[in-house]
Amino acid sequence: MPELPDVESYKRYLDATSLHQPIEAVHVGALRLLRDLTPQSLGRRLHGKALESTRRHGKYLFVRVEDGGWLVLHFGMSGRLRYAGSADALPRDGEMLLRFENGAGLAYLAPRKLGRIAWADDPADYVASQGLGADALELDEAGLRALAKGRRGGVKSWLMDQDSLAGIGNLYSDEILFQAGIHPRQAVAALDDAQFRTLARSLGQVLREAIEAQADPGAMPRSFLLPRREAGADCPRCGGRLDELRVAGRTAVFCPNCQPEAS
DNA sequence: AGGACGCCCTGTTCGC
DNA sequence: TGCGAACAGGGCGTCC
Repeated sequence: MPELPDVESYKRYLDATSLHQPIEAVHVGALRLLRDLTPQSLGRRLHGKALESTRRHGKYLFVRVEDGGWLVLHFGMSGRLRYAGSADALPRDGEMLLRFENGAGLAYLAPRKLGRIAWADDPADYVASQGLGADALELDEAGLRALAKGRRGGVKSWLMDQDSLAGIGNLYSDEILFQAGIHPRQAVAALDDAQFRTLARSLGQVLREAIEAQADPGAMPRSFLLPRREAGADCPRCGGRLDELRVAGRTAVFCPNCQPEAS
């Protein structure tokens, strides 16, 4: 679902479709998604203004509003964006709809209503107030090592901890660990030098290639786990059978042969 | 501190 | 075939 590569794709999509067009109307279809905002206050902040630029940190998208602050979007597990060139092509049941003066519009869709719509005066302040860690794409091997210092518990939980590093969720933590050949329950404290090197390289490589594929598993390399991420499927590397585990309340899919459990 | 668990929510898949 | 149960998972709160 929407993890770093997905949100980066939404960012590029918004950049390509929705900037520099004054907003004529704002409709919020799911009040529960608003944080410290009312539809009225959001409408006031957006009305007559254009979206100017975007930034991403982890799974959060920040959209700069002309003469104002930043619209903050989080996509939960089902959120996405859809631009429409004309009003009648806009979804009617969007969780948030921005209609531009030229008749086009941008819809924020989150059918499971687990996302978030907020407002920030400054993205860096917002990131800090949420306690988010460094963006996962910005981390190099040294940064990863520094974050791991003193960390107890398993490596998959760590990768998914947004307070430690921001952007990685269940699916991409599986992919990164698969590419690195590390078992999801491996203790962070027990990672050796070679594993850190491999983990850092896999992390960067997986995220970059996923962004290149626009977060579409079907467009990802054959060596990736994601296109066929299910227990019982063939491992893309060794051909053995993939297995699954429950880790931190999520389903981890891995290859017992390529990602052996440390003894 | 970190993990197990439940909850939010709804579209999809599963099992009888 | 049909219908209810289970599942999916990001984030958060609670308990241990």
